[in-house]
Amino acid sequence: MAENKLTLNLDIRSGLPIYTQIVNQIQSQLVNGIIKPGDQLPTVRALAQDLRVNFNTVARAYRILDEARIISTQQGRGTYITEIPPPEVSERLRRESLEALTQRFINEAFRLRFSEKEVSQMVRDSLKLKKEAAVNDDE
Amino acid sequence: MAENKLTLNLDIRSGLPIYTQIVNQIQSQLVNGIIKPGDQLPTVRALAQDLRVNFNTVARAYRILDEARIISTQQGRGTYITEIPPPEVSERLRRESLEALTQRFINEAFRLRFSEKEVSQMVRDSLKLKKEAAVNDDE
DNA sequence: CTACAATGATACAATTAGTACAATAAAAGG
DNA sequence: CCTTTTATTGTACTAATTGTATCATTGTAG
Repeated sequence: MAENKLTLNLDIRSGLPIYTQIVNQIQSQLVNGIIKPGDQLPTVRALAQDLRVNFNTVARAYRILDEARIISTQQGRGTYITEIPPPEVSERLRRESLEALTQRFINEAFRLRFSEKEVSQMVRDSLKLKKEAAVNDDE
Repeated sequence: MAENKLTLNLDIRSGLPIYTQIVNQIQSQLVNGIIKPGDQLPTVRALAQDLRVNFNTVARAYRILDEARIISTQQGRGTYITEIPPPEVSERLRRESLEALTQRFINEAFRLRFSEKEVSQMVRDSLKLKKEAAVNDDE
């Protein structure tokens, strides 16, 4: 199987900082399906060497993508694509993806022998906490 | 009697180190009775091969569980679950493990921009379905 | 000239992998 | 039986890989 090497094209004349170009191009390759959730991105050093830039520049791009929850960077392990933040997908697809996520969660909870009551109560509590935290963040 | 093979699910994108995921999942399965005191865990090498990780990673997880007195590792013999932890400790661990599972689920759902309402509704629906399915299984 | 943003250099920390070893159990030989 | 050998299992130490943090340098707008 051919390893899909990430190919980015930097443009000096664009006037955009390198790290911004990296962010943009990874994002667009993601929405175009060239790279997919679960894929591992090149290491900061590998991509830096490929692009002939300092690896801190790549790290900066990765950090931005990480903060946007688009990728997950893990010290000592690497960086991975998470999932496409649902753009304007159909309502049906949206629902199906939530359904799949929820069923995975519930199956796991039941496998661990938690009761229906425990699960629903914990979901209520956690949502409540989450909402309160969100309110505090807005202040 | 089918040998109760330990089943762990690693998630690359969770951001948690592999050894931590192993620790958490063994702990969950213990407090929920899927594995019991006295049970022998897979050898570090067997579990490592199963999970496709280096055996030192499993060994690290086992060492953490050993230090927490949850398991007993014995060079040349194997690894065994120790005695039942006191009920109140067990109950606390049980709750914590459900809480962690639920928060991972909710964080992921929110990251995908689902609303609190959508999440709680879907959990209700899925639990309802699950219950009905369980009733049918009992017949 | 000054200030600030971008990039580079260097040192660091976390995770996982590689290798050799020690303890125990099981098998083999007598 | 008892001893020796071999296999199995966890341990210790080290190395390699990866991202992070901090500060220095550069270049450019104001």
